[in-house]
Amino acid sequence: MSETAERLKRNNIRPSYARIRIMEYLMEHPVHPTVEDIYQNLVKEIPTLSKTTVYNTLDLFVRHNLARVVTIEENETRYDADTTNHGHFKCETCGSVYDFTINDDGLETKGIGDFAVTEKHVYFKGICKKCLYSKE
Amino acid sequence: MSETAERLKRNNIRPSYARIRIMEYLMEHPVHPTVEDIYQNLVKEIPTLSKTTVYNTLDLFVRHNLARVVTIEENETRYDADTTNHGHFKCETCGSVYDFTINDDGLETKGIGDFAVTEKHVYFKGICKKCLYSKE
DNA sequence: GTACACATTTATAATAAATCCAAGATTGGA
DNA sequence: TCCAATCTTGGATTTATTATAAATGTGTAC
Ligand SMILES: [Mn+2]
Ligand SMILES: [Mn+2]
Ligand SMILES: [Zn+2]
Ligand SMILES: [Zn+2]
Repeated sequence: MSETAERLKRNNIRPSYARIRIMEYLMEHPVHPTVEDIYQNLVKEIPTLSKTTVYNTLDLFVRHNLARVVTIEENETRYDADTTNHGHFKCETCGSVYDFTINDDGLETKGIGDFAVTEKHVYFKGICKKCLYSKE
Repeated sequence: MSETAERLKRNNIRPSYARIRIMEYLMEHPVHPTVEDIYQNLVKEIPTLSKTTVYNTLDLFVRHNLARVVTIEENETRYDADTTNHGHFKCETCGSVYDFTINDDGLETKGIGDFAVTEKHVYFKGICKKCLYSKE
């Protein structure tokens, strides 16, 4: 049984072929793909795959903390197999989404003192190095 | 001429009635409303209002920096007349979106050293004070 | 005040993403 | 092997957003 299958099992997820391949795709393509990306690429090798399965499976992973939803642009839900705390940078020129490490120890937050925080999301927008240098 | 009309003018936006009322709605309801919220409430007093106008007007405001898009949940684009740098907290129990002040001086970011950052977004999720206390 | 060019708003249709659903296929355990 | 539970599928549906073109409103020159 594959590494990925084992991991799914350990997380109480029945390791069906679709689930294994979707998880592998997520891990092998850490570019924060959309449902559409994942579907279009996997349907080549799994012709019977349906988009609903991709939605359901990603949902399942998120509920089991094996993946995260990355919401940056409206109407562009992306997924990330890296569930550790990190930030995202979206280049408005080339559209790439980069990861960056954050240390929020120094982040002061006034106004939500007694709130229970379960998720922290940080994303920046701008122009990436590559696009900056290739300009004019 | 109203305060709001003046402000729109100063920003090179012709102060039509729809635009004035949409801006006023945004400022009087700092709860990060959606297009739907705004439309449903304003159509009561402006029966001819169309949703397209709400979309277009908000877009215009964002382009002129009089409003911001707040993207937290997928498929739930919210708008904010407060364009200063601040964070958002969404309560997963009651759905409210709170503001909080952030001081990101202390936020270390490794990995995007040479990138040009134009926008910074921070949002947390969890359970708000009110919901925490009213529980069981 | 009228005419006209231009800006704004509207109704409607087109797209596209996400969700729902019911039926069929697959699975693990008795 | 058989069955009940779980998964997957295709298609229909819903919902959000954008596009288009016609209608309406506005400011200004005459
Ligand atoms: Mn990431
Ligand atoms: Mn806000
Ligand atoms: Zn770039
Ligand atoms: Zn709450």
